[in-house]
Amino acid sequence: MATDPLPVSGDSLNQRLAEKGLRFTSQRKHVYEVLLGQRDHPSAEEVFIRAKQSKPEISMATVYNTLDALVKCGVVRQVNVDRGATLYCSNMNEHAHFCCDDCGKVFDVNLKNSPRVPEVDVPGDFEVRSIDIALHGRCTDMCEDCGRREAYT
Amino acid sequence: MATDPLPVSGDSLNQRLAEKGLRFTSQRKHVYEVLLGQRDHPSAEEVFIRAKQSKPEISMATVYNTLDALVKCGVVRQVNVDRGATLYCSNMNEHAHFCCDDCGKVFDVNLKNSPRVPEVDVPGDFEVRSIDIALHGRCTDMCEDCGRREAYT
DNA sequence: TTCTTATTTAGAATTATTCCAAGTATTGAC
DNA sequence: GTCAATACTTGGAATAATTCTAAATAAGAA
Repeated sequence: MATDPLPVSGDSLNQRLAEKGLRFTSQRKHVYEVLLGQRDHPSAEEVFIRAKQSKPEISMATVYNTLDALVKCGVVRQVNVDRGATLYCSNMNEHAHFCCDDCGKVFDVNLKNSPRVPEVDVPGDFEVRSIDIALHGRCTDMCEDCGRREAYT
Repeated sequence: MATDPLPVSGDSLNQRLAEKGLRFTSQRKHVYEVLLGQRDHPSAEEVFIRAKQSKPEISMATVYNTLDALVKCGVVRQVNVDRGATLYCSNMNEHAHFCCDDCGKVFDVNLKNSPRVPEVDVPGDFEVRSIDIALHGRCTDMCEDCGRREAYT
């Protein structure tokens, strides 16, 4: 799936954080840049590993804190597809996630025409803030890892 | 949301398990009945607690194994809404989940008219087996727990 | 009944996430 | 710019969630 033009992380991130009363720190900027630099679906652990490459002193606790901050100010999404670690996605365009039950990989997929987002029947005083759509299945030939894991029967 | 008429767990569960080459055991029957008996969204831990009430010798490992088996044979769904424990849902009708970010509760919500399930643009050789739709927001007045937790800002 | 093999069990091990207390850095006020 | 207030960062400990292990048991086929 095509990703949006990369936002520059400096000013806009600063603003987004400020709107939520969160501070702009070098760690937050760095983690955000790490996420923009490789637009897949890393876990907090994976983000930590990547972030350490150019900022070795960063701590795991900060990665969690930062990911929370980035999610809170709306520049990153959390992706929960199974019992494993939560994943993070820096593509903020409207899209769904396809999770391959064979190889575990997560792919962004576009939603077709209207209504892109399903309409739901919620009680009147429920306030909906976001919708997450996750597909499960298999990615078969697309991915060279497929077939290595126990088949989902 | 209205739940479907309760399936009787004996024969049909036996069949469903057999179709997947899984055995019908007293533990699996019991856990399934526990899930049907209180149709909310318990975690594995909560299922364990409930199951122990009338079957004290059951173990946590069995609860996990059993939940996996029930998911695999299609009588229970996994629900992943946040970083916490995975939840389980015994309502197999087409529906979405609403997760209140204030109180943490999960509610079943119906999808409106057609197409109920969003159409997605997946590569040709992706095989889609299931779709999970999760809404986040707040349930406000509906729920007496709301407001007790830190507000989501 | 007997055999094969999946399942169960308790507990250890691992993985994921949160908490903590002390030091540091950012922000707003002056 | 300086200062104070307080949010953030850090490493490590603590907790929570899930998986693994090896021995005992039970389901299902023959």
